[in-house]
Amino acid sequence: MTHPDLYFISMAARLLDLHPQTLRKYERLGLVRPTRTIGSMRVYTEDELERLRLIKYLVDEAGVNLAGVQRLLEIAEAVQRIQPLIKEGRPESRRRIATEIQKIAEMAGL
Amino acid sequence: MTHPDLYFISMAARLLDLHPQTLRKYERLGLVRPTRTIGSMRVYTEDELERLRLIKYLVDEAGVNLAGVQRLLEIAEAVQRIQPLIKEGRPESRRRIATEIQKIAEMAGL
DNA sequence: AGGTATTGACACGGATCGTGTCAAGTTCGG
DNA sequence: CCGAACTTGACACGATCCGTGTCAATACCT
Repeated sequence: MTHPDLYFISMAARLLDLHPQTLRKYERLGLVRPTRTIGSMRVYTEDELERLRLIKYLVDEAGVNLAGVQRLLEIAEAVQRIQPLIKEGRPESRRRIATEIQKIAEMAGL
Repeated sequence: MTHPDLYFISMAARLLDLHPQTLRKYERLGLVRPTRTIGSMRVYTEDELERLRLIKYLVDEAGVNLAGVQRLLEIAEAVQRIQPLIKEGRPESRRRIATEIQKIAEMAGL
């Protein structure tokens, strides 16, 4: 009841300090997939905002272009899926794997 | 005795179909680290050429800029270090980890 | 119905990157 | 030791990418 966690494009843009046109371009390139209202207005969830914050970091701070962001985002997702799986295996190799994954995570902006 | 596997910049550039200035810029950005002769001439090994082929793919085919290439290269190295370590753990989770790593490898251009 | 916000399309500047050019230094055979 | 061929680093010129701004048309809400 407090927070709907759903924002239209102007509110999302204000929260992220991004231009609405930038958000539209990111969607057109497949970087984010906001849902739509019946009248085809974009609706951003909190998860989308988090994804956009990562994109903003990679673009503004790291200087990566959108083609690179696309790949790094997919890598970031894979890392998130892997991390809970590294609970097995012999402790030594498990640790080394976790270390390398951590390195990948950092490069992907996580 | 057959192949020295060592090339000066013009030969490396010809083999890769890249401009010598491009190779110099890549080194200045830390993407490759050719060794030097006593007279400070760049010497490229076969490994460097392979690395440069990956860079060329990411830039020309994938459209990633150099900031992105830098990160993807580091990720690619981490993937190479991880892959031999996934021989342990329960088969099921091992397989899922291998699948995700494979996905990351593809995004990194491997 | 009217005023505000969103939609998509287009165009304008700044930054990035490959390429070309240049003078100065290095290499190596004669 | 001379000189031709190559490499060195620095600079500049286009092409492309990307954020931003503008526009008319549509959607939303009171």
